[in-house]
Amino acid sequence: MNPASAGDSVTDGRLLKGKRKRESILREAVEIASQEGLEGLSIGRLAQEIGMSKSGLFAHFGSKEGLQKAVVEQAAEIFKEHVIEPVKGSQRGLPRLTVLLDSWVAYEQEAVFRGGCFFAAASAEFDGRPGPIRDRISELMKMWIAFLTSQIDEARRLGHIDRDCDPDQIAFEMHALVIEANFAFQLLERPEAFDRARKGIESRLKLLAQEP
Amino acid sequence: MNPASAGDSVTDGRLLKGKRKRESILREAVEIASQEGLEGLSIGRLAQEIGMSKSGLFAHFGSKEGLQKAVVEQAAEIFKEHVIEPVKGSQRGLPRLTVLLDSWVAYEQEAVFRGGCFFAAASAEFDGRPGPIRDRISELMKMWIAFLTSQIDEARRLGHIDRDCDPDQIAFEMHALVIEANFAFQLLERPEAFDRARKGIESRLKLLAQEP
DNA sequence: CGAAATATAATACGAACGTTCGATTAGTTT
DNA sequence: AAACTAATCGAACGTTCGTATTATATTTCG
Repeated sequence: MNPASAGDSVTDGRLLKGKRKRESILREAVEIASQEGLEGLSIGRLAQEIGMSKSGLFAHFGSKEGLQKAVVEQAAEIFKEHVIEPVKGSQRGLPRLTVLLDSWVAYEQEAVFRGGCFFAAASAEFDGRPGPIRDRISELMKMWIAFLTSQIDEARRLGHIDRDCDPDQIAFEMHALVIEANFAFQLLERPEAFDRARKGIESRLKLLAQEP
Repeated sequence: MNPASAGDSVTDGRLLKGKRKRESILREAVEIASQEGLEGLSIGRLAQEIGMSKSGLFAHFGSKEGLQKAVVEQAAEIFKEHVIEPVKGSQRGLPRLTVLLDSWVAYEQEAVFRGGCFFAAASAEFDGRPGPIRDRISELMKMWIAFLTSQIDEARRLGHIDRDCDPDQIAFEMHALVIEANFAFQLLERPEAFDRARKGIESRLKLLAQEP
């Protein structure tokens, strides 16, 4: 139609090539999974949602577990983009930790996915279902908590917060507050929960920052 | 067959009458649901597990939603038994609040259900699924948080903790810590999480208890 | 252009799902 | 003894599930 755009042809959705199509499938899949769960996400439903055949979609992933695995990786990628990327360039120690926590809470508040935090849902869903999916989710959560802990520890080593504090304990409490905000918002419909999480984080940090 | 046991007949499991049988069904159902979720709980699977026919079991609840509703109520009953009952007889204010929090963490730690805290799982599962089940879960969680808040407020009114504190904020943080412990234990397999939750609760209360 | 490779589709399968039905059994009431 | 109720059963319904096979487009590349 438009002669200016006649040159390239792969932009009109129907003609996306492999990798691109796969990503567009996964984008929708993560949305559904965040709402209905990774088990509740069915191949037929997903195919219908993105307007392609069940078998055609199936070929991309080989099995339901393959799809679930891909969805988990996709969600991890998006989480990284929204929460970890933003800390780049910020000063090490407390400043970077603050940016990290801010972007994390913002990520939950923006409700990047329809059904709220994907990993909060997936964690609860798979904590009682042995298998590779559970293992991967567990691994990713451990990695995230380890990263969070490392940032707290760096602030501690730099003397930005109490040198005698326990970074593991603080990470535990921070994670608790943010996940609780997601819960209170998604199930109880209390948007003020994010401010409660921020308040909890802030007062905890302030307490750790003051010289004794 | 055995003439000695001909007298009594209702004790041998197979002949439980109505209410009793219903409860024995629900006891197993809650176990499965805590592990596989309320949607993952299938009538066929449940029937097989307790050794009765699918249709016979179905008649008890009329629909899958009816079963789910009954399971939620049963879980609420068990939670009440383990967490709310124990505070009876304890002194109002901080002592009662402490007993409440202790029995709550203990309840999570004992892993009363196979799959960990039923309501943590159900909350995450249904927060994106509109309908009567979600509404009931939401209602129950609000009731529990309101009760928790009321106990904190009583301690505040009695001067056991800082009179200027915000009971809603404290309840938010307490709930966060306990649910986080359940998460860290169930998914990450970190049994020390319960001590982290206790430590967080304790230090929070200690801070509130000291006169400024 | 034509061959090879890739992506999508059509169709079918067995299993499991929630649900309905009619029949059978046991227990209680009249 | 007869009538009624409650509980359970097996069989089947239509639907959806994940998966496999086979075929048809479409894209890539020599």
